Amino acid sequence: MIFADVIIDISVKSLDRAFQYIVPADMEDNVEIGSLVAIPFGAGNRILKGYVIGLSVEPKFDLSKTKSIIGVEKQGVVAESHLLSLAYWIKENYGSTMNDAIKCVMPVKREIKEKLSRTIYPLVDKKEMLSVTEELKKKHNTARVRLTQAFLSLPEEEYFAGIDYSVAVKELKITASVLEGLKELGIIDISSKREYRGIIKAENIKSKRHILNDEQRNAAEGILNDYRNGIRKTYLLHGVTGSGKTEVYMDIIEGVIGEGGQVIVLIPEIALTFQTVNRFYKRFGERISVIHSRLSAGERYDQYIKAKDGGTDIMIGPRSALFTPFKNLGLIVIDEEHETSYQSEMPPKYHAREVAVKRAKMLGASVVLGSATPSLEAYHRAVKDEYKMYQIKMRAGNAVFPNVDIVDLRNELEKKNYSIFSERLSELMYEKLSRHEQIILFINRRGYAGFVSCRKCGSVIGCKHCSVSLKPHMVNGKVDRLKCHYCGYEIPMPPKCPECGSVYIGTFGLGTQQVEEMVKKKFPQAKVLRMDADTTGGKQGHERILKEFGQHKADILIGTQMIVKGHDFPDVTLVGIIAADLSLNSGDYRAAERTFQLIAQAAGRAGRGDKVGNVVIQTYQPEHYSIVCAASHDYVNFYKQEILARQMLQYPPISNILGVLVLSQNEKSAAQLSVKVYEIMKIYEDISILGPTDAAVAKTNDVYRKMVYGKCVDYNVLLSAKNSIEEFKEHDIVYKDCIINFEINYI
DNA sequence: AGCACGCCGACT
DNA sequence: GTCGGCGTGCTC
Repeated sequence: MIFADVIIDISVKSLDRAFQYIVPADMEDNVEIGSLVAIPFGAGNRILKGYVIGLSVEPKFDLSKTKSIIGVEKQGVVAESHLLSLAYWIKENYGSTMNDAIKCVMPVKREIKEKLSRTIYPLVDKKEMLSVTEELKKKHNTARVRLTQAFLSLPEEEYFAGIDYSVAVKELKITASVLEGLKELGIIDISSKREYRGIIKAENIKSKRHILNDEQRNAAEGILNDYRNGIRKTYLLHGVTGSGKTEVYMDIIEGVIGEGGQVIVLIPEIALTFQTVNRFYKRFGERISVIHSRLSAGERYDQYIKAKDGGTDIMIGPRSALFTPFKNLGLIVIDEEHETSYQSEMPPKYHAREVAVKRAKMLGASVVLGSATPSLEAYHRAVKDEYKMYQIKMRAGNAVFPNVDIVDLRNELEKKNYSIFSERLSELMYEKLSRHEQIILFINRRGYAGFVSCRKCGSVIGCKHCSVSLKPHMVNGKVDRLKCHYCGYEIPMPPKCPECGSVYIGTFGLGTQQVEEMVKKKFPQAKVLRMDADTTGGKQGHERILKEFGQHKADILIGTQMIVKGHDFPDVTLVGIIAADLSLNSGDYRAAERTFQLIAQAAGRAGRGDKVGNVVIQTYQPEHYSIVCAASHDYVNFYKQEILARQMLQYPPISNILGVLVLSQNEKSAAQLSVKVYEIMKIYEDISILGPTDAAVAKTNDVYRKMVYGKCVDYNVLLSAKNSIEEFKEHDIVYKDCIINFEINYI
């Protein structure tokens, strides 16, 4: 008799262990390690899903009580067994349940029946499409000609992304039978929406290899030589913005594939655009698979199957692509390694960088981390020689670094300039506009949109349900309503102060909306685009705006972080950072790091083409090292100063940190439980504790938030503390109305 | 007695 | 997470 150790699909600590089940004789061929099985569970024998993590012939439990597996998911992804070990490592290191960790490493087909909007993809390249069109013209088949011409009119980067089926039918007036005809001729393919999918004969459009410059070649060859010599390592590719890191990745990838290895390329979700992916397509063609957020669960699953069956050598995608079940993984590339999206926000709250290094070690693969502004964690490891570092200090091609002005806003105030544009910034804006060059104005903080306060009594209009100020929303240049960005609560702009009745109330600070209004007032001739959560319907809207700006349909783009990520706008010659120190005062230990990264990345947007660019950094703290270093592209100096600060305060990457967030509708019990958390932490002598205090946002949606931080060099001590706190909470009856969330951050 | 309710503990 | 067991307390 064969027994299977099964993890039940319930994410509760007390059930997070293997249960042994009998594998019925007729299923012995189908049940494997990694199989998804149906099993009866509990007194009611309700049928649950479970993952097989082990097989044996030894019963470990009273045989008379051992139940049998009911069914096996036949075409389920059977994970490589190392993925299960990886899941175990994730569970141990991030303190999640095994169930969550397994679900994370094994993407499972979910039975979601989605409405599939269909898209028509060309199966031939543009040249061939042109000859098809000519042929059809001779045959007088007008509808078919119309469709092929529609394809030809698409810009290169959209050509293979296809044409929407309903657009073809409605706007081009092409009937289904005409489409069928083209499909039979092998000119088009019609299928459910799958972006980046259509490139079938991609070798026809393969781009020429870029010739690498000395620094690029040194990095690529160094890493590849190691690889060919059987050396596996983690590399940090530290290349300034615009240094052509992607070209380096591609050379390494080509070499690794040549050696029979497979490659995972992680790209932050926000930078995973057609442009980005297309660069890889042009080089590697159909050997590439792409996973991105707009794929359905089923499509994503198909990509994994394809990878598992050897139909793909390169998988490109966000964090989750890390778990692609390649049989012969040789390399993991993490682009923009410092991006916060590599940290999972849902349990298991893993960091892709750390898990990548772990997975690579398990499989004998290498890891290449790339960034212009590395995380302190990665750079620290490189300094300690745990990672091998390659640096690229020159920009690729003809591009040169922009000229940077740091403007002290206090001087502007003295000059009685109360506008948001310093003299230098407006002077440059006029200049660039007159030359028909583009401008990016960057607001250095997400969600920052000012507030309304009373000049007489000083009170700020806040949200009823959250401890934050309400954000002004403008209509036609006037503040119309006040909204809460946490819970959505909104009120009309009051005519006078709700506290003291004074009419002298006004808006302070500024959001993208306010900046837009002011730009329109000061530069009425300029066409302005604004990009933030309000203007756009999610990611599609963002891409649309970025595309329009890229096509020079506007002169000025205003936005927050999202506009500085990975987009190349060759016509942009001026980047204005409206208030660079906004992100410095967020009170979190990464504030300086984030500020440096944002400014350096934003500044890196200027002057990417042949023209020389300008950057204007406006700030009240012109001497702050994160701003000075970002302005001079001096990462190393920034690192030196920041690591000192981290050392002094024992923050990562010097020490680990565990944040415990206590949530409750009842402020008193939240406070009491946070004291309890503090007391549990105190048992561990090596932990130094901050708090308990109110969280940065002390209340959201009428839920109170209390915070306790523990710092400790030994990560395992923090893990034990976390487990003790969880255990206490599980057996506790007093604080039933509270929820505890953990932030664990390790080096 | 009969039942509703809530707390435990068990779950292979 | 969910079920059943069991103790408590209340019914009219």
